[in-house]
Parts: sequence; C-alpha cells; structure tokens
Amino acid sequence: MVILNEGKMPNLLSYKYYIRPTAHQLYGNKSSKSKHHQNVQRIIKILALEGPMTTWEMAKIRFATDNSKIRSKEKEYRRLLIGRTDRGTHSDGIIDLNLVLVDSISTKRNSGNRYRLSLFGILYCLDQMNFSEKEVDRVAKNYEIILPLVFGKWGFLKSVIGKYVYNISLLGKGLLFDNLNIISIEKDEFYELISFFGIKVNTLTESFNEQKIGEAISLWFYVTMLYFPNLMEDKKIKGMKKFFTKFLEKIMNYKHGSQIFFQKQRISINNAQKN
DNA sequence: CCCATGGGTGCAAGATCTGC
DNA sequence: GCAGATCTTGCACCCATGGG
Repeated sequence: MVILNEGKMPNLLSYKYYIRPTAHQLYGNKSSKSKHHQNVQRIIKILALEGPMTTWEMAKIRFATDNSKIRSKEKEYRRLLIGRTDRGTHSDGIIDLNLVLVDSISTKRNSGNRYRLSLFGILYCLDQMNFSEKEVDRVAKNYEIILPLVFGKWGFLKSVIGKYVYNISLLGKGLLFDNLNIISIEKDEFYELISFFGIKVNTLTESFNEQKIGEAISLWFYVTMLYFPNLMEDKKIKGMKKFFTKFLEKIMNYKHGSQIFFQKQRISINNAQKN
C-alpha cells in the first residue's frame, strides 16, 4: 500500500467557515429528505464505519454477489466522490470539498484509488450523523492512524473519563475554536493552555499538512475536555484534570505552570527576527 | 424551464482466476 | 502454460427526472 497523503490541506478555520457550511448546504444532515443528501451521507457513513476502501469495495457491502448491481453502485459512488463531466459541464464531487481524500493505492487486483474520510470529513460525521457511541468507537478504530493522539488512545481515554470521550462530537461544530479569547478571561488557570493552543494553531495556518492539522484537532479536543463545565463539575473527573494536563505535557510538549514555554516562544521569535 | 442528479450503457485495459 | 472468462477500475455518452 502506498500512502499518498502528502498534499496540502485547508486549515481549521476554513473547516468552520467554508467546509462545514458548504457541506451542510450540499449534503445536508441526518434529517435531510433529499435523495442526493441521503446518497452522499451513505457514502460518508460507509467510509466512517467501514474504514478506507475503494469504490468497488463500498458497492460490494450492499450487493455482495450481484455483479451488475455492484457495477452500477460503484459508478454512483465514484461519481459522487470525484465528481463527473457530462454534456461538457463538470460537477464537483465530495473530494473537491476535502471531506474525502485518496488515502492510498489499492493493489488488490487492478491498481486504483482507496478513499477515506479526511479529518474534516470525520468532524463533519461526528457533527451531522448522530452516531451512537458504538459507531463512534468504530470511527475511532478505523481512523486511529489518522488521529493518533485521540483515536489512537481511544480505549485508554475511555478507561479514564468514560462517556465524556464522546464529547468529541462537539468539535465538529467548531465549538470554542476561534473565540478562545472569550473563555480564557474567566478561567485564569486556563489562560496558559489557551495561549498555547492559539500559538500552535496560528503557526499551523502556514503549513496545511494533515498530520499537523490532526495535532491541532487533538489539542483542541483536550482543551475542550478540560474546559467543559459539566466535565469540570463532575467530581470524579475533577481529579483527572491534573492527569490531563500531565498528558498534554507528555504528548504535546505543553509546559504547564511555568514560564518556560513562553520564554521559549520569545526566544524563538527573537531568533526569527534576527534571521 | 434548466440544470444537476439518477439510472443505464458501452468501451478500454490491466490483473487474476479457471478450465484444459 | 495457455486461452478465455471474470474481476476491478476508470471514463464518457445518452436520456429521464425532479427540485428550484
């Protein structure tokens, strides 16, 4: 298998202000009655729950043996994914909105594209699909390599904070993402973490590498977890705050309660100005 | 009414399987 | 080992349909 995903990706801001609203408009949500909306959502759901696969494999899920049915379903999925050119006009597909991308080349029989959800596609799913907890677990399993700092530690996170892991669905709404300054005023202890997140995300707007976007989303997840009032009021969870901060230190190089982090930032900024 | 989408078809081509 | 069948991927054409 050849991993292809080295290309450029939009940043998190464009998810909130372009990708999400556009997806909502074009592909709707779970309560959409439109046939087109339902067709698109079926594809996205298959990729979410079954993991990366080719269009042929997607079609086979529904028609295991009937080859002609697989054939026509495969065509439908392909056209919705990559768009189509008909009567001289081109219509964009789901890939053009960056909800889905080419993950790798399948070499099962013919060499062809294997598709999967992008991080934005995962966020859209979590936001729109009303997945059950079991289904979110499946998404986490299928995409643990794509979001290693959260999905890769899913079982562990569940063992620590239980059902609160499913708060990850809230990320898909873009919650708390670009108005962090509002919350940081109230919660002093939070200020440092928020600043860290802000700096991290700001530097990311320059390089749209999916791995780094994944890091930002992971950090965003942990920040959100630490913030949520219901989470903070839960006595059992309260004791976990310290744990989470330590966890962040470990996986994100976040330095809590010291000036070291900010000193480092100043030094690097100064160095950058010198150069 | 228009245009995007749905449903169907055919063609091309490479990979793999099956029967001999 | 060979030939033909089958699987898989990809592209483009045609016409119908239905929602805006």
